[in-house]
Amino acid sequence: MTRQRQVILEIVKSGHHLTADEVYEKVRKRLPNVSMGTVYRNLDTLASLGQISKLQPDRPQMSFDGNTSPHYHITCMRCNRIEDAPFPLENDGFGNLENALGKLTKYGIFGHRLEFLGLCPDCMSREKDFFSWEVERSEKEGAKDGV
Amino acid sequence: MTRQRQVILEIVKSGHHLTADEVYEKVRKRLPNVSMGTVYRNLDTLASLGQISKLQPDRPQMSFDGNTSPHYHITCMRCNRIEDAPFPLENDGFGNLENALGKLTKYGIFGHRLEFLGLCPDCMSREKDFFSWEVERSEKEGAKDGV
DNA sequence: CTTTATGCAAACATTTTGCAACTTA
DNA sequence: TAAGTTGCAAAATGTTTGCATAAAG
Repeated sequence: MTRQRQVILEIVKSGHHLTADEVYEKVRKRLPNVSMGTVYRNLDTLASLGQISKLQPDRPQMSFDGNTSPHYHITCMRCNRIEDAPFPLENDGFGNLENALGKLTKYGIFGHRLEFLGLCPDCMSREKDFFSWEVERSEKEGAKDGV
Repeated sequence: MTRQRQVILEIVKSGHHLTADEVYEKVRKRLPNVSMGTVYRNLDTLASLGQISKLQPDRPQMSFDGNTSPHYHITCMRCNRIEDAPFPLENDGFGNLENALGKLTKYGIFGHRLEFLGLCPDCMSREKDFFSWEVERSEKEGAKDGV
């Protein structure tokens, strides 16, 4: 456990849902010489140790969450902000689904990921155009994307 | 609607869950001169027309699904294969969750994405090491990653 | 004939890697 | 000292863009 790894861990734990380069910027304020390589290597290491989790939002850019306990996310389709959903897991319901799935598909099931898609309050008020376009579209066709 | 866009659409519609470069390879068999740029541009266009959907699996690589009706996916954590979950949406349950979320967070909610994580039958039998490690880990800590 | 899309190549952004020097236990 | 980690720079990967040409409506 080097100083670098320690600082990276603290930063991910304190600020939720940071991208790799947000972590990098924050680390650099405390350790001005860290390299991007070190940040990536440690984010991977910490994730595989189970000390942080890797999230995959809509863009091809990973985010990291200091909160490793199971919970759901809500992602803003506009600004890609990620927040925790303010309710707990429905344990039994999904447990049953996972069991059923395992039997139906012969997959070994290890978990699930539930993500809500929407617009954050800022984007809702700021971007009327997008909002009304989306409302129209989703009324016409139902919310289908990426499900 | 150009020939290229037509072929790309057909290919995405027929083979489910293809990555951009899988689409590219398949298109090239029919139209040997298409460029990657054209493929990406058309995948984006078709997605925003609602004719295909963009998925975001675990890696920083997009996949595209010809099936735009709402359904869930199961992703292999090892080989990244994506398949449809063999059961339909639980409409009411999630509708209620979405409404509740909207009220609790002031987000505008447009949908959700539910993805199951596991190992496909091939990877289960082929990669015993990973499998036993995962079983151990998930028994100790619960399945937490990426939720 | 106007608009839109194409192919190509270069640019971009993100993530990964090789390697010699340096830390840590 | 042995094992693991760092910083740096280069490479790999995935995606986007500018532009002149070509095709579509």
